[in-house]
Parts: sequence; structure tokens; C-alpha cells
Amino acid sequence: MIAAPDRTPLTREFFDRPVLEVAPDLLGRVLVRTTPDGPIELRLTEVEAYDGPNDPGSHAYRGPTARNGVMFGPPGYVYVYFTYGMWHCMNLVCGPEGRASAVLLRAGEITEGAELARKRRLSARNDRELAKGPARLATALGIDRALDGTDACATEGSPLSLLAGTPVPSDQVRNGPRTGVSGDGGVHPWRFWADNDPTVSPYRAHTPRRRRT
DNA sequence: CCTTTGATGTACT
DNA sequence: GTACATCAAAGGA
Repeated sequence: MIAAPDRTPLTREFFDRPVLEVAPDLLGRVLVRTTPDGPIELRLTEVEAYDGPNDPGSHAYRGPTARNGVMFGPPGYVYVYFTYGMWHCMNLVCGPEGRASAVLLRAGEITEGAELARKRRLSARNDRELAKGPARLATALGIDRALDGTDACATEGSPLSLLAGTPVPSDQVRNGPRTGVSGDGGVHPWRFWADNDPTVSPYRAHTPRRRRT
């Protein structure tokens, strides 16, 4: 018998810890996205840590802007950014307040509302691909900049919340270099994933792009 | 399986 | 102008 996932919401205190502590602890937790059509639930299988001021790979490295302002606020809130001209990615702000550290949600397994996720991810060839990658995850859950700054710890009528779920045991958590991060930011082994999980995205080292003509 | 390329907002040089 | 916490389509092996 496998114990049923714990539906207790994660508290502010959960996020008010150093990002390198929170990131691996998020694996196996359940993200609940409430849409007008119904709920979609996702079991997290892959994340990356970004540690604000000390981290050249972080959006917060060069200080606050209109885009990243939420990262400089209190922990437990959602930072959503728009990138490559067409994709959204979702992060959870960690503590302490003002440090501007956050966890990028990179991949997960849809455990509820798969039919809703499939409508948003028409190119997915199977359900394992629905949220295999950070932009795919955000697309599957219908997440965009309108949700930037949402409190992920709120329980009543919140469009987003996190439940305790079934944490991945530490001996099944693997870590390695972050995907697609260039320069000095690429040295940190701050990508965490659930060992042997089919929904984890393939690792891609950073590759410089050729100039457009 | 693999590699190449186009899509293009935001931040920065 | 150029890089970027990306993805999907197209074509080759």
C-alpha cells in the first residue's frame, strides 16, 4: 500500500528557508492550479534553485526590475516571467525576505485534470510530456504574468496553492548542473530531480546561438 | 536517434 | 545590437 498524498497546504514557514533547502524538499509536493474549467494538479519531479545576489544565473543578480520585483518580496509568492518572446516560467520565492532567491518549477506529473492540461498542450505526444520542461509546465497549467505575485500559501479561493503531497525521499533525489544556464551561473549543481522519473526533462547544456541574419 | 532553425519580449551593453 | 532559466518543426542518418 502506498499512502495517499497529504492534502495539507504548505505554510509560509516552509518557504521561509534557504533556497537550497527548499528546492529538494519541493519534489513530490502537489501544485494545485484552480481554473474556471476545474482544478489541475501536478506532482513536482524537477526544480532548479536560483540564489539572488550570489548567483550570476539568477534574474535577481543585477537588482530589482519591473519584471523580477516579486523575487525581492516575502517568501511563498509566485514569480512568473515571460521569455524567448513566447513562453512563461513559474518560480516560488524562498527566504529570507529580500534575498531574492527562488525555485524554478521545471517539470512534473499531472495527477488530476489531465484532460484540461491536454487542451493547452496540443503538441504533447503523451501525458508524460504535458509538463516536461518549465515552459511546458506553465502552459499545461495555464500560468502567465497575470499570476505574478500570487500568494502560493493562500488557501481560500486562490488560483494556485501547494499541498504537502508525498515528499521524494532524500536517497531518491538527484542533483546536477542547471539546464541552459550560461557562464559562471552554470557551475552550480542546483538542479534537483526525482531519480528515474519519466516526467523529468532531458538535460541540455547551455549552447550559444548563432546570430540571426 | 540527431542537428538546425525560427518564433520574439525583456534586460542589458 | 545581442543574449536569454525554451520549445516545436523540419530534415538527415
